[in-house]
Amino acid sequence: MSNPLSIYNSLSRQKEVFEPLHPPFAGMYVCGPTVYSNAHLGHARPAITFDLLFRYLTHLGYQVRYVRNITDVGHLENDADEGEDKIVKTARLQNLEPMEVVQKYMNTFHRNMDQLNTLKPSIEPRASGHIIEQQELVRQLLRKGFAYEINGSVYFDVEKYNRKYKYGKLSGRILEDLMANTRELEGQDEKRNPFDFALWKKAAPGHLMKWPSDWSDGYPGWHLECSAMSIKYLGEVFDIHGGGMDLQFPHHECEIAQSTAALGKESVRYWVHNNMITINGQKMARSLGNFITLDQIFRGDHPLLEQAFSPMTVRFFILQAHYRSTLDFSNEALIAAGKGYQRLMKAVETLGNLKPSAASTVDIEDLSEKCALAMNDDLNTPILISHLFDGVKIINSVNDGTEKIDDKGIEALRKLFDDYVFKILGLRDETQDSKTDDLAEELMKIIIDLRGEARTRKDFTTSDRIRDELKKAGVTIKDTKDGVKWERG
RNA sequence: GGUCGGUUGGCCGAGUGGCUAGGCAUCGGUCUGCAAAACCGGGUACGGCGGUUCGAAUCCGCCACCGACCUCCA
Repeated sequence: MSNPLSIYNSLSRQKEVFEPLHPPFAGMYVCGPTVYSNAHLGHARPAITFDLLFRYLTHLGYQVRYVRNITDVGHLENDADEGEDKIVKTARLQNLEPMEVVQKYMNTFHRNMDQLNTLKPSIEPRASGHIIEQQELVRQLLRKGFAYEINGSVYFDVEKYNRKYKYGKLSGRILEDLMANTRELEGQDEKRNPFDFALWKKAAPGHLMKWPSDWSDGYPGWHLECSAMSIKYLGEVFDIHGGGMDLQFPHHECEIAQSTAALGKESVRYWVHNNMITINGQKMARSLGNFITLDQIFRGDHPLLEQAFSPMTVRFFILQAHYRSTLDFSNEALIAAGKGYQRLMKAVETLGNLKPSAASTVDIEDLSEKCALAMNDDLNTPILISHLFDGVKIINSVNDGTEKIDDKGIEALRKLFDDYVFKILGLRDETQDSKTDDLAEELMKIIIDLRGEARTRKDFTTSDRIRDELKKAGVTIKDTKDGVKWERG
């Protein structure tokens, strides 16, 4: 690794060289979804961003343990006692068991993630399966005096924590400012301070998801599962914690407070946050109601969609922006991404058939170095992709005969594309999916032969009619110097 | 109101002091019976106003606009 990977650490607000605690191992924890409704485009961003990081760390030779949780306990609807657990709420609305809701949307999430070609995490722990660990963490915090129990609920004492450690370091918040700005909530007198947060909540009568504990029949607080499960599977101190920028405060800030208070030390070494996908300049979120689910995108089944977009188009679209920038959704942008992706895939196909020359006029080694530099610079995939398109130009030029490449060059170029396009960017050639149809192949051969005969007769009326009709049916004919080719679309 | 980030060509989106980002769209050319694809070439840009500098999209200041977080959120 001549030039090391640098990654932006939200904690220090700068790029830092990535050096894992225990090389060659690297640990990464990423906040997964709360499964109470269908995954939308916004969920694709962290999934793909951290899939990219997972893939790249693996490519660099690290043995990565990638933990991504499933939140299946639900959070309160709002910061009031009468707030309702979102999973419970959905369960009641759909007349389902809470765990039925969880299962249903978890299944959809997994299917969508497979469609987007994200690798499965090494461990995918569920909050409901780690109630004991969470309770143990609560006890630890009580023992150390950073938590207090009242009416069967346990809260984290932020003010006390702030006196010993500094609360707000990740999000740049200052406790005094928070105190000044937090509005008073009626009937919220359980907490000593409004910014204290629940570690354990006593369940209201009739509440469906609850577990026995030292304090009450209840359920764990909003931020506890990530602390408990990351410590369990990655250790008290681990390398990377990822998630969406919107989780920075309060979720990750509270995680830091809990873990630090319980362990007496910082747990996370690199905090990595992806930015949001916006729509008309505004964050796409379930709570804002401006979201498009992944299934809707794949099917083209949403009023804002002019057409369907394939999973790889979505993946490419996301990778064409840097993960820390906002990315604005529009049909135009998706269409452009889809075409760019197609062009990349066609070049990969061409690369497979390239003929070597004795000498080479192109420099693959230089290209390869540029690609590595781009990735090492905080996973700069837009730059990487721009270099890959330089590769596309090389491939097509060699194919056209305007450039030449030798055996070694072809081998290097194939390795480069295999590594970066497929292994690291995690793209899949879905243009091949439709070409495995034997019957279509046979039929097309017959049609192309007939059209060829017409062309030999110079009967262009007939040959053009065949081409036009096929175009209408979604098949494009191309008369190349290597013979007639066809493709869908 | 507080904290943080952004404003780049027709669209998306990189870049951080001088050196073509890239994709899509568009225009011209080559190739082709014509297309398509590919290749070659062209045009269009850095929110506004000042300042620093030999030189700024890039640094500094002010202003305008947009957004994120401050309540669950990827």
